[in-house]
Amino acid sequence: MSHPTNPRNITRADVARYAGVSTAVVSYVVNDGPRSVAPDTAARVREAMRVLRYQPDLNARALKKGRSQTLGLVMPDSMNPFFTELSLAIESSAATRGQRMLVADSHGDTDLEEQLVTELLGRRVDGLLLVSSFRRSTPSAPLPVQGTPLVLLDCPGPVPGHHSIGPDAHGGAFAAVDHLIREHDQRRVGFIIGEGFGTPDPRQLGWERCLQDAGLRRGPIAVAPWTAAGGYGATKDLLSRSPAPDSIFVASDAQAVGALHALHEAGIDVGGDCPVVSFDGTQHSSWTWPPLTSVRQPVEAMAEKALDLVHSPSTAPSHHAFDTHLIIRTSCGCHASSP
Amino acid sequence: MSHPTNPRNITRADVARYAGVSTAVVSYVVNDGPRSVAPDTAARVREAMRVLRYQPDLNARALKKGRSQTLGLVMPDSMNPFFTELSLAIESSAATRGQRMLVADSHGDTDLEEQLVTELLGRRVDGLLLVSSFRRSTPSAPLPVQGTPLVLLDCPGPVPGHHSIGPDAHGGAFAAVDHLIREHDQRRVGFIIGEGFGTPDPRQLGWERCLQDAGLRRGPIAVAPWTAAGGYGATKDLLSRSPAPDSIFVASDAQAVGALHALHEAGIDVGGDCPVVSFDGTQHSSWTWPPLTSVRQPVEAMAEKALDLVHSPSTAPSHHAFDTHLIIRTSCGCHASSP
DNA sequence: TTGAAAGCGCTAACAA
DNA sequence: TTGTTAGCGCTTTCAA
Repeated sequence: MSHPTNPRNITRADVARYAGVSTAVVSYVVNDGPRSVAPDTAARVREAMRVLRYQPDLNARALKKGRSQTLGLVMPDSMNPFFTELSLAIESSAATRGQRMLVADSHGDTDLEEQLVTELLGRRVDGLLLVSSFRRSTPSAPLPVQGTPLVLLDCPGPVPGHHSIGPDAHGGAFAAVDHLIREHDQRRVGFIIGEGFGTPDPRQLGWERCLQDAGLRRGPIAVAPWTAAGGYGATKDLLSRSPAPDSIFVASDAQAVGALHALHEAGIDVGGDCPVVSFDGTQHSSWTWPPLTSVRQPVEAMAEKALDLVHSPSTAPSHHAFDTHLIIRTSCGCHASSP
Repeated sequence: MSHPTNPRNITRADVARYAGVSTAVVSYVVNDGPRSVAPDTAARVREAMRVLRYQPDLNARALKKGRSQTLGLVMPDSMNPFFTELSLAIESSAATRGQRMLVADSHGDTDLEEQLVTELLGRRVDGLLLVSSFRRSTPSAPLPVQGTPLVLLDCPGPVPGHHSIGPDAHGGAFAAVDHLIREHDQRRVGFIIGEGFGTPDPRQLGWERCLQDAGLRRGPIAVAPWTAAGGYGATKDLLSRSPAPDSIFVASDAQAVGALHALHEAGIDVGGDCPVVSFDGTQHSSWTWPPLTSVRQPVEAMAEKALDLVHSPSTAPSHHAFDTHLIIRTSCGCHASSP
């Protein structure tokens, strides 16, 4: 009645022996196929598994079948609310398909990113999702992908040779600025942006274009890291220009949080004196004060599409731009209701 | 000069053949041991690896060696800023030790959590880190851990049979409330808390104890989910009591974000009319408006300790309570400087 | 210094 | 319906 308590794991051989069957039969009942098993034999096997606390080794199975039911995800900053949300959406979609996520943060370090990708490939993930710190913009040396599906996330546009996904950043930015101009009569819309999402960033193009279409001059622009601290510094910078902007379009929620901070600190009434609109539309943006009017990226749909691409054998490389949606809250000066 | 372009992966056998050596030698150069290889032989092998773009299969290696260089992490809500931060800290510590993270979100679902743990164990992770939705408080059936090191994270206290880590929540809460009473003369400190971290939650005990020591009556208390929405609702609830609290201690940053929102909406000056102190002290808490005075949990140290425990073979189950640190910002009414 | 070969735990083709 | 067995790609002992 005693069963092994030593460190060695219970294998299907132990179960087979205990149940008095062959290892093949054990496999058949564990996987419910591909051969059928007599009901009472199956019962004996199941009993043996229970008694021995048998836990199939999923890695061994993966080695045999050539699929690991694992996806790799590499991103540059998992603390950025947009990436946090994207990451969760991907994990959920993956779970739906019975896959788990191996995650790694490259901290925006190009070499580390390269290493991480290589390692994950070595771990034989079934697919690799990458928010690259550089490949999104620069068509560079081909990735060392040896038949492992790869999808580039958060891309401004097509990347030769790879599947990619991204928001219609130009359109989203245009809509944001348009709202500021049309609904709130802003004439001097400032812009805060980070680096790495295309050069120039399509959001910058959207902002410029909208201003131009309205016959307005380009407002002041500040470039800073994609963080709250970055947005904070950029806003103080903008505020010190003369003339200062009368409103600000911030290219990410992460930065917008810092922008709001700087504005409050300067005693400026965000909705009234200096309307702000951000880009991303994460959950987060609804809880700032005031709640951010923001251009929402359809995170769930993007995640779903990314996994579809990973699973579709070998369609030709394609880029998928997702429509964004302007969520009106109060930071722009509109009077929305509470959450 | 042409090399296989078919879907099959290049294996060490291909490399061995190409370099005209045995597979053992390939292994020796890949792992730089355990036998030494003649310099020029090694060079030939390396050349072969380069030409064939050889990528060792890390899973096969894991199967053979019995260690996967992978850690599993299961938590109930990866969007909660505290868990996001903890997760990143763990990933960093793991990276330091050459391990990657397999992550999964249980969404606070007990059954799913159980499943996830089992699956990760089946994947033969070298260690499992678990923020349990229930096991933290309830000593329940032993986990199906078959020799895989397990560490319970974010625990209020010892859990029989398991390693665990957590903040000194009682002490932290006491310090927070004490600050409100001593430095800001609050007499009726309200409390917002969630469920699942011990019953009663040590933070509640710390709050009660501090009030009692000061000869004050217990303020109003509201229980809500560990989310911004939860904190928002709880605050509105508290505000509707009569008499309403004159200040609030919120048991998590996540909820505090919502609390601030409700307070602003009600037109209450947070620093002045209704001081607020939160628990967690995430990065996040420094970017709210006003910046939250908060009890910081030493996330990095906790992550480091968790990994130490995973790596120390089989020390007796122990609980590690970490000291917290009250970060004074402005939500309590103090006048701190900018970030 | 190198090679042959056993075996990690599993699946599935093939045989019985 | 069940059993035997050949690998999946790798490491490492043992022998040469």
